[in-house]
Amino acid sequence: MTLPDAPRLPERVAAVIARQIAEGRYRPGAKLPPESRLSEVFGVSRSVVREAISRLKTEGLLDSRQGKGVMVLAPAARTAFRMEAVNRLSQQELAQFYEMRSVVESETAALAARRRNAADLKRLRGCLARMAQAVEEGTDGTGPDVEFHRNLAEASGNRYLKELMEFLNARAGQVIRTARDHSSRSAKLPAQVQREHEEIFEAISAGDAEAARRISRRHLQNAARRLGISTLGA
Amino acid sequence: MTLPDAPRLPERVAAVIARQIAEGRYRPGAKLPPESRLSEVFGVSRSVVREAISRLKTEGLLDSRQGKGVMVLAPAARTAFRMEAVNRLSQQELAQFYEMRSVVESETAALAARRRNAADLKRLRGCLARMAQAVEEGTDGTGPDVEFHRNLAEASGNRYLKELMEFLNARAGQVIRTARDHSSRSAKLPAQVQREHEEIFEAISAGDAEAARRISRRHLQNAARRLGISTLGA
DNA sequence: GTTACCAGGTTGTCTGATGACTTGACCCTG
DNA sequence: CAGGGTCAAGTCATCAGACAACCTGGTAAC
Repeated sequence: MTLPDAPRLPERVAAVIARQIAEGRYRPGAKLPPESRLSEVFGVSRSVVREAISRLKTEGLLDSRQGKGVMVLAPAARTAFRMEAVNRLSQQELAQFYEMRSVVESETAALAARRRNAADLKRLRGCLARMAQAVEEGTDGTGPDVEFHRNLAEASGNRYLKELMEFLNARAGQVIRTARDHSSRSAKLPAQVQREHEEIFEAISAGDAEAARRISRRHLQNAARRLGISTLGA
Repeated sequence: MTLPDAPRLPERVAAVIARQIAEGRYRPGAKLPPESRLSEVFGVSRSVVREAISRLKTEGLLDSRQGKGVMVLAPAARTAFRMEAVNRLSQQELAQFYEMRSVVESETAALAARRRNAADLKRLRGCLARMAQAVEEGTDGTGPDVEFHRNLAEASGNRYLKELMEFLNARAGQVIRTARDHSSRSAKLPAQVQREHEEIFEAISAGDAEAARRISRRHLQNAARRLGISTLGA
């Protein structure tokens, strides 16, 4: 993967408008200047302005009506919780990210312990077996690891927690890959990680929500430590 | 606010492409057909195709390079956790949403109890005073209520939890407003809600993370019940 | 085998046009 | 006077065409 190139005009114009909204220059309910005017102001073609506005419509920041204009929407219309690319995060931000991930995952694990059924357990066991094999063979255990966490979230019976967890874990995957690229570390699954997975599974299998929560949280804290991310105080 | 009009072409084309990606028709790393081809396939102008692609670039689903083409990105590049408009959620989905909100907010409250400083407490006290006034006068307490939760999240010292909580609370605000529009309920702040806010504040002020977590969770469960949303089993 | 050049293809941006929609002003009728 | 209809101006939505900038693969020359 090469270095990312500079943002193109629509992305840049969108960023400026978004900043102006955040700064209060355009308040919710306010109308943006017409596209033709913005085209003059930014010194770009109307197509670029339209693409920028289209981007911000995706975000839920703007809405437009033919013949009427482009309106700034209330914050409640924001359609997404966003995170910037993790390779730009400071150590402090990474620690906060891991803390959030730990919160979400451990509570999801607690719910999984309460709601798991036989099929859930079977799936989780299958992931454990594949991870155990990866440990033994010293091969890449990333696939079954991701699968384990996905099935755990599935067992929580809460679709939103599942989706949030998948989003956060995909972010974490980036952190891990970046860390690997900067060291000689391989994708090999450490035996210690596998042991932690097994403990989480035992707690879930036993229907012990409190243990699942505690062990899951420790697992995430250990994961952060393994990446050289210190935990937050108090 | 009138009924939302039908999605325009760029939004519709973007949705089709996103679905095709989700279905595996275009896998991560794969190249989409050229814009000119997509223009033919969808029977729309190239501008519409470009706007659709621009939308999906905002999502982190696609990336494009001049002269090279449009690539599908790996799920890890997704930049957002999204939720559809809450007024379209079933009762089951609302219950799951409130459960997620409860998880996030109660853990944030626990962290706030551990990390709050004098300035945090002062701000929270100010919100309580304004809410108490609203209760006494029977006026709209929504503003200070939202402000209370924002300051609580700020006290957690975790920027991501704060942002996630604000996103979820803005969603919840929609649920509440929708419920009000369908009943004769006013924006008046019930005394019971205020009491719960006060209890949360006491726990945070005392630095009692466990109490803050427990009371916060109960507060959110009560909030759901007040909206007629039943809690999830086990 | 390596390097340079070129043609073809693709995205990025611009320009101009037309259609669909909104709003406000003005006029007419009851 | 109030209400309804019409029209012009303004605005977004979409289309079409053109050119610039970039990428890739093939070929020719050394």
